[in-house]
Amino acid sequence: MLVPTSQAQHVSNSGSFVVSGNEEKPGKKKGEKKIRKPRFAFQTRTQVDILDDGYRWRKYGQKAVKNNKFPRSYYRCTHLGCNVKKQVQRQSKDEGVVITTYEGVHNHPIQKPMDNFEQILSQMHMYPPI
DNA sequence: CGAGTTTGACCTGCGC
DNA sequence: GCGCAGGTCAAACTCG
Repeated sequence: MLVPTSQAQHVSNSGSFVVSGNEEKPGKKKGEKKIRKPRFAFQTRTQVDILDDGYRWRKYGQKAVKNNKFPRSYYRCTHLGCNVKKQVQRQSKDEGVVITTYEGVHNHPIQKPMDNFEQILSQMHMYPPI
């Protein structure tokens, strides 16, 4: 999906998207002067956890999390040079609610025409505490 | 044939 | 110093 700048704010029930500073890999070099990776999460109401937002994702891991019965899936953008990461976690309380956390920004256009993407975008709203 | 998914093992950081 | 937890990688397999 695109950067939640214009479109995300267009959502009516959207709260305020949170951009948390995120360091690179721990153990790597010290924090450089570069801008930290923007990290934002939003909650989506869907039955399927596979939210195709237009980008191509490659799953690279799956780990169980505490506080949640369901495992969390780790995805990564397959585009060359695009190091965007994404995590999908399901709510243990509500199976129909999934929390998707994006990390980084895409530097390439969407490879897929927005079918019902707007529909999904309308349903998604930012998730402050993360 | 290629891309993507799967699962287990491995690595690092942190707490005690 | 050791153990635990979270996160990531990599080989093999499956599907289109």
